[in-house]
Amino acid sequence: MESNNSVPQSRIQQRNVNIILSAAMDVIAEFGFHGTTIGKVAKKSGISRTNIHYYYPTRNDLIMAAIVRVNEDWYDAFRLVDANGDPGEELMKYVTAKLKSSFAHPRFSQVFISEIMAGAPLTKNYIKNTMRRVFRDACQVLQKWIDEGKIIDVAPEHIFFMIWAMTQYYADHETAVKLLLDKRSLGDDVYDAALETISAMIVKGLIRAEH
Amino acid sequence: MESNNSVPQSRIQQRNVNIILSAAMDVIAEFGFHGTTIGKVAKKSGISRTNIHYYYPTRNDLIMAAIVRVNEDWYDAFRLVDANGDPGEELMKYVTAKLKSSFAHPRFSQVFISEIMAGAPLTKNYIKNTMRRVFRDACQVLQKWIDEGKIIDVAPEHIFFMIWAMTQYYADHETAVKLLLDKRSLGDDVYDAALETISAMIVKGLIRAEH
DNA sequence: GAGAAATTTGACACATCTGTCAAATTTTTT
DNA sequence: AAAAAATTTGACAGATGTGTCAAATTTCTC
Repeated sequence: MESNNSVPQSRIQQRNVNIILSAAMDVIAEFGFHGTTIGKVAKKSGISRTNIHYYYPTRNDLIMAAIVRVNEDWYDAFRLVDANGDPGEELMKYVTAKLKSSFAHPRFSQVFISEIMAGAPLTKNYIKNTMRRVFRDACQVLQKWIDEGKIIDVAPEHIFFMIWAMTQYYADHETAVKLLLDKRSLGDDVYDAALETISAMIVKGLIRAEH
Repeated sequence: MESNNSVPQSRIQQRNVNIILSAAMDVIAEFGFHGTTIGKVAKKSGISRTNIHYYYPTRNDLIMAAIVRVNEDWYDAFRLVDANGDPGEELMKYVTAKLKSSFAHPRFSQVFISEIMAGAPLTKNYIKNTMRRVFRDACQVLQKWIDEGKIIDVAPEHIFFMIWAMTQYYADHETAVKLLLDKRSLGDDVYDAALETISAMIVKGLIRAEH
């Protein structure tokens, strides 16, 4: 998946790749997969279009590199769930991390869904293989809790889907949320209300009371 | 918002507008707001590009018309919630309708989110005015239930957000869900598992037990 | 079925985007 | 500071997309 196989990068290369990818994520988040052009990334990053071609020969190379970054982030979040911890606490830890990320870095979620909605043309194989493996491992953890009677017996896959749905909603539907709540930006007050609603659904909805 | 002010349409006009808008929704759902071109709609609908211009002078006019259709559908769903009914039943009725729509007509949800993610360039005013008013009325219904102690006391706005998040997830993230579950299409089995998970969260998470 | 109105088409001008290339410039190495 | 390597630029060809227009065709009206 990664194109540069641990080739040591020069100072300039490192700096420019960072600038370019950050700009690319902004553009993808704003204009979507198909609306992203090298010209827009050039303008946003301050690096000339032809120079971007120097680092990323084709448009797809550029978009792919940006998406890889997002996927790595998504992937890392799974490590947060500890099978031996308390289900309620562990799930809330995970939900909180996801929700925080949605409010602080909505771009990540937006880039991810842009590619998914386009049919995952670039990362289909990565999702089918790498991601699915990690996903199944995480589902095993939930299944263990179900077997132990600690959480209710519903398909673990869908528990994750719903957690992602609820937490990523505020990033992906940022515009609609702002317009409906009549807010210029999504601040702490919105975050708090969101977390309260989600935690009620997760904790009261999924966790079995001890007895 | 609507461009044709109740002008009676000819037989051909009616037929072609339907064909064009249906194709446009397919294309927007697949390629997103910025990836939609009149050429693609022409190919999909079998109506020549220039002829589409005859019905919709500009690209924006066409996209706008498609989005208006989706918004009307979204708008209509609110009528399902009856303030005098039982909260658990009413919410499940609404959730079930939304989820069914997500599985049967994912395009609607996909077109909607495409425009939202692009920053709602075409429907910002419609959302700010018409939609917001309807949204607030619906929130009033939830607030009444909260005041009556029938559902838990969290911000009604976010309850709706979470319902939309959970039900629309299966349409908007269709590709990811399919890949992670290793399924060719989302059939009744997936629908059933999704509904079970969502209803657990809604009913057990939000509804107060009677006593 | 003739004339009027509505619909459909093909050719065109203009704009934007991609990717290539050789030349110019800057940075690093010796 | 000279030579080598890395980086940056501008000019270009080819592809795709938008919207306009007049002319051709089809459908409707009487």
